[in-house]
Order: sequence, then structure tokens, then C-alpha cells
Amino acid sequence: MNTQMHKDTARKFKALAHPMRLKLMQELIKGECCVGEVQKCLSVSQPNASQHLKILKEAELIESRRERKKICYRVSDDPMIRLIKNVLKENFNE
Amino acid sequence: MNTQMHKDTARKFKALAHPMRLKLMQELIKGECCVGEVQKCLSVSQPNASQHLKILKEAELIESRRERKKICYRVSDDPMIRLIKNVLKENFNE
DNA sequence: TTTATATATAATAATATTATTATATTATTA
DNA sequence: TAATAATATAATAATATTATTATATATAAA
Repeated sequence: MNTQMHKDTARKFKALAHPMRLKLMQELIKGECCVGEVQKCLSVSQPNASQHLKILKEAELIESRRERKKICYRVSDDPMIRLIKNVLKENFNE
Repeated sequence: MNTQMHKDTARKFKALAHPMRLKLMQELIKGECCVGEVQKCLSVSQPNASQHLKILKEAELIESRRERKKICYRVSDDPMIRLIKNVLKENFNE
């Protein structure tokens, strides 16, 4: 009964526990996005997009790279990603 | 892009986004438990056990039945349960 | 019908999360 | 080097979550 593992796993679930961040993951699973694209796609303010991306990044669910002026985000190679894909498949037929 | 579905899914993730509730699910997946057993097993106060159980129940992840003086909780037949089992398998080898 | 047992709820203070607004950083272009 | 574009961070007020304490409810036993 490793409590640290429970904390880590709960942290990832917490990162996913927001409708906007779920939509965000859904988009990133389709393919890499920069912040501006996220903003447009989810109709959200720039700082809010940045904040939500940060939360997902801190949970190690996504990663980023710079491409000239833009920062591109993509899903990371985390076992949780496969599970999220399954959730999306079940709930959204994707 | 069904927003209601995103809300519902986020609600379930939110219910799972707490170390104690993860442990709780882990125990309930092993088999039905009454509140007193949960209390002992997780070393938590009686009201706190009740509150966490309530949150999982409202997310429709668990169900309950009365057995004389006790209330027994069990995992519900929700597609999310299978995913949680996979998470536990990956993270805890269970 | 009083007492004990098992669980739930209410009230609450401490902490965390959220969206918004303003500002800063970083990289490119003029 | 000044201006612009793209993104991040800081500050903050509103709201939500959390654990704790006290109290209530519901069932069973004496």
C-alpha cells in the first residue's frame, strides 16, 4: 500500500478532473498544438490556456517544445495516456 | 464535442483525484466493505470515511446496501471501473 | 423504551482551485 | 534597438475541497 504512489496517481487524476483539461487532452491526442490553437479551439483566454497546459505538464501528461515564437504541446509517453484514450473512446467514440 | 459529457467524465476523475479515495477504490475492488472496515483499513475517522464514500457514490463509481446495522459499499458497474483496475494494475501490480 | 452500535449529516476553519486582469518574458521583425 | 507576436507568470477575488468536531439518524439489543 504505497502511499506515495497513491499521491502520484491522484495527482494525475486531479489534472484530468476538469472539463476544459479533458477537452485539451482530447485535442492533443489528435496531434500537437501550440497555445494559440488551444485558445481558439477551446474558446478560452490566453492566460487560462497557459495555466491549464501548465497543470497537465506538471502532472507529466504532456510535454512541450519551442518552435520559433510558438510553444508546441504534445501528449507525453505516460501509461495514463492509453487509459485516457480508452475513456475518450468509450465516452466520445473517438 | 459534447460539453456535458466532458463535465460528467471530469466529475468521475475528480472523485478519483484523492489519495484516500484511490485507496478506498482499491479496497472496494477487492470486495464489498462496510464503513467500519474502510475506517480501520485506511486509518481514517468515521465521518471522513463517510464523506469520501459519499463523493465516490455521487460520482456513481460505487453503490451501497444496508445489511442490518451496517451499510455495505461495492464498486458499481461503470465502464470507469475497468479503467481504474488497469491503473491499479499498472501502478500497484494488483 | 432505554441503550448501544453503525453510519450520516451539519458546521466550520484551513487550504486549494479557478478565471480574470495586469504584467513580464522570449523570440522575431522592422 | 524598438516594436510586435506568442506565451508565461503574478496577483487576486470567488468558489470548492478538506479534515475536524459536534450532532443526528437508524437499527438492534437489553
